[in-house]
Amino acid sequence: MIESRYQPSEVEPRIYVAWEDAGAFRAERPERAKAEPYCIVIPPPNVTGSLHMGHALNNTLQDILCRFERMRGRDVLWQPGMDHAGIATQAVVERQLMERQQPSSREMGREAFIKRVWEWKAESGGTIISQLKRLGASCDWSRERFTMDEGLSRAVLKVFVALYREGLIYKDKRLVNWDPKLKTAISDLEVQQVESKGQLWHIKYPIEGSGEFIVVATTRPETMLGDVAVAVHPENERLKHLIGKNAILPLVGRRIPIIADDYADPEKGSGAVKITPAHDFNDFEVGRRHGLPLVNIFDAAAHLTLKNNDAFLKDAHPEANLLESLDGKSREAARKWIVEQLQSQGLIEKTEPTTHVVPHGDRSGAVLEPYLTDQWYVDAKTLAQPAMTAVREGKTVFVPPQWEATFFNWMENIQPWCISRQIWWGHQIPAWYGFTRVGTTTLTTSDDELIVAETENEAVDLAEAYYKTPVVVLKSSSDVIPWIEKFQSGKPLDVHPIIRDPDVLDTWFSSALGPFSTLGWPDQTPELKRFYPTSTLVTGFDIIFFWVARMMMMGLHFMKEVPFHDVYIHALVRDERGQKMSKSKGNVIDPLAVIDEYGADALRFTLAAMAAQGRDIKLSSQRVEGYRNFATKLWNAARFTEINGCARDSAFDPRKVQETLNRWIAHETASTADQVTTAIRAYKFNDAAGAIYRFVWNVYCDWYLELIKPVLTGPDGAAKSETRAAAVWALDQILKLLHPFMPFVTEELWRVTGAGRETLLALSDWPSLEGLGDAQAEAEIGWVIDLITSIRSVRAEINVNVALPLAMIKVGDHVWGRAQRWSEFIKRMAKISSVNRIPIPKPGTLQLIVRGEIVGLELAGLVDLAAERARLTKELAKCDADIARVDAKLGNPNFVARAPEEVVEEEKEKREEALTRKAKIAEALQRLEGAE
RNA sequence: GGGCGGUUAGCUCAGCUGGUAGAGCGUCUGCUUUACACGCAGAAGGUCGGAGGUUCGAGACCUUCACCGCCCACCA
Repeated sequence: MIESRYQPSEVEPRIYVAWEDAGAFRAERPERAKAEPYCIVIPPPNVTGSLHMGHALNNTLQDILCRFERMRGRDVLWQPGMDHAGIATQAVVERQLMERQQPSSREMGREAFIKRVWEWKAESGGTIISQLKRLGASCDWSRERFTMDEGLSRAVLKVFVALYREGLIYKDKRLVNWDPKLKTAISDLEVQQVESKGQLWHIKYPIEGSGEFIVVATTRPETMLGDVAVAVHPENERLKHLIGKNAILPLVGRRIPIIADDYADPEKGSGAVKITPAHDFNDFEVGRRHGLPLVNIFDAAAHLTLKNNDAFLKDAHPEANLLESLDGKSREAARKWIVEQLQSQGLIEKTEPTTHVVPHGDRSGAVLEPYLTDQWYVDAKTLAQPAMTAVREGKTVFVPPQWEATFFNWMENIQPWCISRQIWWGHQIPAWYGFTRVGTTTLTTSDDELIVAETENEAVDLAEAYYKTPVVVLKSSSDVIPWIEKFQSGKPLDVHPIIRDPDVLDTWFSSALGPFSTLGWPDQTPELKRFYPTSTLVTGFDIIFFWVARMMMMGLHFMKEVPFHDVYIHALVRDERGQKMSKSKGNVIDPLAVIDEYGADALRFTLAAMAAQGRDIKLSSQRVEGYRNFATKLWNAARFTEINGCARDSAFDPRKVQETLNRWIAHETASTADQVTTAIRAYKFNDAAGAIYRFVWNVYCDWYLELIKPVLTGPDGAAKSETRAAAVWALDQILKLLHPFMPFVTEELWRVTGAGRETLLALSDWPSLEGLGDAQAEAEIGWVIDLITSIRSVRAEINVNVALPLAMIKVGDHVWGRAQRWSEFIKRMAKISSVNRIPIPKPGTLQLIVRGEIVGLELAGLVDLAAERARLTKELAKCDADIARVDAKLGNPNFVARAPEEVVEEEKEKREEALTRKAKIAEALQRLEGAE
């Protein structure tokens, strides 16, 4: 016996185990060897992560597609994976060390630290997997991959070396976005522009040999220590006379030229702009154009470094206390000190508040510095070309299509991708350096001694061939020290040291390979052959640049084919203020709490029902509650069939049903199956969810189950047994159609109602119900429904509850036949005592029009004649309005001439209907007058 | 500054290639109708942000304005 309430918390874990035990999610099941493959590679969640609402939406949609295609008989591989998330994970572990007052990463050293991260991964890396399982994700977990596992790491190294050898990866010294908190370079995409309030200081720089000043404006006075010029626009009438002169940099005493450059916008700031090439991207370009020196004043933590700074000290005559006061200080402290000094010297012309955007690191939140370092870059521009071509040619399609524009916009302006990170957790760059000479404190390298190889052994071989001596691989930078002396001695070395680049790759570098690396590449595995290119990528628009574009580039370069045919871009689930949810903001809504309260099915259905293309989702718990109720409704419908002895009949054929009600439900079921199938195939998850919802609740439960009650409680016979079988058949179709959206409750019902089932619902066949359309049954039952609805409506309006006789007034044989056939049903559902055919209604009959026929509710003394006349008059007026509207259209010669014929016909039919209806109402009204 | 999206019932949102506005929740009225009160039956509620235009006809198309949001660029 089925319980009256569905209990998700009891059922869901059990059902998931049943799926796993049956291997239901395994790809390449033997019986599907000849089936068409379908593959989705999961956007790999961070290994440190836990499920947030974005994951819930993303994976619900993927799961709907996978379950749908699996039921349609395809060989489905939903390839799961996890991302090592370099910076994020390293930060988590470092914070943990700090909280536990254990040795810091620096103190324990690289090797020990990485070991520690692996331990953390082993400990908590499974969290997100178990959470995805709670959501119902039907991934093939037997194939789970991790970006740092052996195979994927091999893919990373191979790709790096190949691109390097093709000249598509290179090392370059230029300004990068530097995170002084994490002390690493980051890519342009990891920069968050944050609008913030600041000050704009106008500073007077004395002009050499005159009492004049040139005024520059800056929001960052501390960078003046690195100024090497002042730029003025060549056509700046007010200032161009100063071009060619020199200014003396206050506090520093450096003599800097006043140069002409278009970059100096006369409208901005003071019209003259200080040039600090080592600390500003624009100034860097100006500096290069004018051959200016680079004066870097910061260390990796963005603390001022002045004392041993050759570039700074050259040509400088710093004021007495400057070095002592500033060396080692933070940017903020330096700013304060410098402003005070300038103020006391009267060199600040004015200060004004300003709003400007300041770049922040998206991970650390720190204010970034443009910083001059050696980094590795990918030539993204070259790789982008085939990716753009593939999208233009429709080999990869964005859904909804407007995201194509976003994709192109970025790809057309793509910049070199900085892939090196100065952290430890990640794929260490497979590059080794040999040494040529001695710098101040370390050995230094030159470009021709850079060795890139997939393995250390290969690197050693290459180095030995180059040096023609044996080679020793140093393990850490401190190992360099003993070699300094050997180099200084000037004697030829009989053994050469090499050392591996300490940097690791951007996490997205390994993610970019996902579609082929998770399938086994570089090995030519059967999976790779079968499932690449994958079918669909499902992801949020926030990672189109980070991930989608880069997968396109890498996939096309290494596999010569697009990584996926369709890219479905879904909305972001936002918080109540419309803010993007993110861990760092701490505004995440926990989907697991929602699952605990309402069940995974309710959450999934809510997300699917709200996943209209091109719009963000703001989740409301009321909505989830509504869909939890929906699951209960379905549950009780199944319970109803069970109670009424509706058993599965394997011989049941929906094409051969006799009873009109059963023909009708077959018709409706087929129509729903068609709608759901079409909608899912078009990625219109909300339409699909809406179609099945309406069918279950408003058709199957509200009408079909109610209408068959008289049959089920009636005498045994062919009609009853057919109806029992049909009710269960329709329920089975519902379970199937709903399964991709609500896998748990449907699978459980499938089990509970399923004596003699051969497979799990997850592996059953998707309904294929062509040819079940039945216009005649539809018309007949439609009439019954209309009649019952009309009676109920008017009954509620006049607030009469007792059973009443129903009079079919002056109806034709056809309608009378229907009335007789359905009288039992009408009596039951509309609370009617008897159904009679009469020519003239008795006095006190309330008359209503149903599909052009007058039916009467015999109220005897209960009817209020005045109220009834008012009601009919109102209906008549409404009818007149309808006729007037249609007449206006049909009376317009333009309409008749220009509108399509079928539209005109439709209007004419409407007119006919309205006229008939009007006549009937008039008739009823007239009769009423007579009665009075 | 460049681009994109939004503005529809009290709330959250649907509305496909133009043909007299829909759902869920909420509200109101009435229901122990033997599957379900996480329910049943009914009802109220919208000049579809403003203004122009195209069209026989516009919530849907065009122009423009207003407000909200997002992405990209920009430390003068």
